[in-house]
Amino acid sequence: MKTLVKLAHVAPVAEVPKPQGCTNLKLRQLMRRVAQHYDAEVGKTGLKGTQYSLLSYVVKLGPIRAVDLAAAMRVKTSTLSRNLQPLIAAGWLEVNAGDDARSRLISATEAGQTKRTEAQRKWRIAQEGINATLGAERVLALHALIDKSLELLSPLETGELDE
Amino acid sequence: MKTLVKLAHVAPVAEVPKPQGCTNLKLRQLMRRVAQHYDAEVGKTGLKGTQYSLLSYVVKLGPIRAVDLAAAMRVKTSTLSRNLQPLIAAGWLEVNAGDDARSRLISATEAGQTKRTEAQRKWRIAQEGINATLGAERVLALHALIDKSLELLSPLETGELDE
DNA sequence: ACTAATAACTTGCATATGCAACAGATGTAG
DNA sequence: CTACATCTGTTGCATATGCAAGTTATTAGT
Repeated sequence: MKTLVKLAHVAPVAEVPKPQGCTNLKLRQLMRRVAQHYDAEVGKTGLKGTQYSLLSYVVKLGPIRAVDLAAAMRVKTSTLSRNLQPLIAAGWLEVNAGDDARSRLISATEAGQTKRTEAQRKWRIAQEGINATLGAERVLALHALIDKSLELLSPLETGELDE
Repeated sequence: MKTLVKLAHVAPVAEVPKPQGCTNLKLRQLMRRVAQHYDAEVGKTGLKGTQYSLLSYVVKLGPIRAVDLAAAMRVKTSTLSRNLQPLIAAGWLEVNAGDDARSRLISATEAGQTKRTEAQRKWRIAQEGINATLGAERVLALHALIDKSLELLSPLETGELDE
């Protein structure tokens, strides 16, 4: 326990120093480094880390429309549209007609589910490597901060329509 | 305050639950969302958030070799090589001969420094938006976690660059 | 029914990113 | 001095990502 008493009678309000540095830059740097770490393991199965995530989402969310999958993954549909291609070409994902003639349902093939299980083992190794290097507590704190930040940022930007 | 007493006499060692979810995925999701936020502001100046970071690094680190710049920014030289092109084409950066005939020195032009100052104002607006939305304390905690994680994942002694 | 607005994708364009391979310059062992 | 290793940077290939515009299908409005 540290004494965090800050002369309350002088400065009654907790003064939080302004954050230094660029959140965008820091996030990108860590993301790149972490992505490399995961790719080193998951890549052994022929999947990039991002492809593993996509495959996992499809396996879990079953036959799902692109719009809904994109929303769940927090990517634009244009991005998803293209990211699906390599996995479809590899025979891990397939797209079938849905109720609506304009939408299609994305699902994992038999081979896709097998591949996902295989890649998941590598993913776990990578994740445990992160846990070990950073420490489980730190990883937990990071996850919590990220989740909370995503939650707070989601509705953002819905105010300014145009100028 | 919540009571976190965990029957110390029964479990003397603090048991940290294993992190759930994929750190890689979470980081990418937040990074994308945050990047959009910054791009919305910084983009008004004709610079992408990533380009603003690159321009800032060059302005601060003065004439610098690609290898050293890439190390400072934590990107591969192949990535840097290409990311420089748009900024050079725009006349914001320039590359001159260095001592060694195989390496060149990257520096910001007059226009580049002006543009950087202009973009910095937009950057600040974006950063303050993040601080306001997430809360300064949360941003500070996030920055600290990211910095520590980067340090643990890849020790780098090269000078840090804030802003 | 006909037209306008929506919804669900896809595509063109541009940037970001990394791995491998390659090219040119320097350094080093013999 | 020559052959090989090393350093510095670029290029080919592939994926990731978003915005804006385009396409086709469905729904709402009159």
